[in-house]
Amino acid sequence: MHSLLDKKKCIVQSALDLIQENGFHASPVSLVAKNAGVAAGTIYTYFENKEALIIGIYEYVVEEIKKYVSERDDPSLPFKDRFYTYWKNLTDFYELNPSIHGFYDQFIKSPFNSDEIQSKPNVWHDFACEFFESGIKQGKIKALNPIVLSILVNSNVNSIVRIKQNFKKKLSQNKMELDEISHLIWDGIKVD
Amino acid sequence: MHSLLDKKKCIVQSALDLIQENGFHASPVSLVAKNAGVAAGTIYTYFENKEALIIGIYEYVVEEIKKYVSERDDPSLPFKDRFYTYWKNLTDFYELNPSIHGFYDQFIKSPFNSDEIQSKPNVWHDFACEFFESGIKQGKIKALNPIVLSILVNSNVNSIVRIKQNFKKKLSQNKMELDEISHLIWDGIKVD
DNA sequence: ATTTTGTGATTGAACGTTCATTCAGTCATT
DNA sequence: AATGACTGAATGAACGTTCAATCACAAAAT
Repeated sequence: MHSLLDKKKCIVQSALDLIQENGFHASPVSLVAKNAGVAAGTIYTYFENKEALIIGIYEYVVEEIKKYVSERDDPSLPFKDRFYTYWKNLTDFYELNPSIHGFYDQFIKSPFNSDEIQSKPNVWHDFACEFFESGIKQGKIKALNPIVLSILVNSNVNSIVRIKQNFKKKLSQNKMELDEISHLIWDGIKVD
Repeated sequence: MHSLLDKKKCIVQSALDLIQENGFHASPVSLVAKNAGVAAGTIYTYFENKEALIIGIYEYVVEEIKKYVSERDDPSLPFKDRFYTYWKNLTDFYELNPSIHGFYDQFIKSPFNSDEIQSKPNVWHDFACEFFESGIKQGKIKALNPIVLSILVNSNVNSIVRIKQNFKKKLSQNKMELDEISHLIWDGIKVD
């Protein structure tokens, strides 16, 4: 009962790494199996087919992001502090888990992310919406649509993490400039 | 000499449409050829292989974006006006050319977008950098790294266009909120 | 305590399909 | 007659998926 979940997690982790590195096309099931230390057929005891595997990874990834950010959110703090903590934690999480960041970016824009998937409940999406909704209710941020707010903030964090990775070697003094962007966004959405 | 370029453009356009709809994997060369009204083999007179085709599309797309935005830029106007015009034109272009928007989004995060491609000169990227550099030189915006500025602005426009498409039917009053975001960014980068 | 039986995961070779790519032959233009 | 684009059937490699056989292990029977 225990090793079964471990094996499933191994498969997901192996696929995550490969997809981040090579993309969906260049990540054959046979390689995913090899890297996970199982036979190709074994994957089909856990997932109906390759598409189900990819969607399973997405669900896992969404769960992990939500867990990391929500565990570190303290609703009793002032909303401004919570916003900066949210921003920092999401950034940290992506930097600690580059394969998740890479996968998520690819998945979101891919045809795997169908209307059906998008309309399913999504713990991370829901958490982010409620987070911004609570800021609106407290009168701390403008009454924008929380869905729009969450997409805006999340995609900016996403972009910044990607920029940091690309320029890691070339320009080190950018770090400060990039952290400025969180202030820029906060100033834009806060109620004066 | 004329119909040759037309045929190449047909192939690129056909691939663009298919990739936006189905992604790289589900866009076989045979289908691209069929939609372009040529035989499969013909594609190989214009492109060495499928990867070269995809990179060729990227180069075409980058050229088109640059053309649209730069043609509508008037350097003699105040920089604030130029900024809003840039924002609007990029948004308009993506909305007028959804297949380019979809392709660009997918390509940027894909393994096709190698370090080699990223380090090659890129007319659109260069234009955007020079655009923000001129704002800095005029003392109208903060002296942030122009590369960072252009990625920030472009990825926000990208996100907003995607949000608009997703919510086109569900929420029509979002339009106003989304247009607010350009002011938010401008307020963040302008020099007071 | 030992053997037998049953259950369900695991394996990896084999299968059928799909796809990128080739190329001998055809067509169009000069 | 010559050149070069164009065709599309043919090729072979790669891939997702299947399945008969094997294995691991626990419950039941002796």
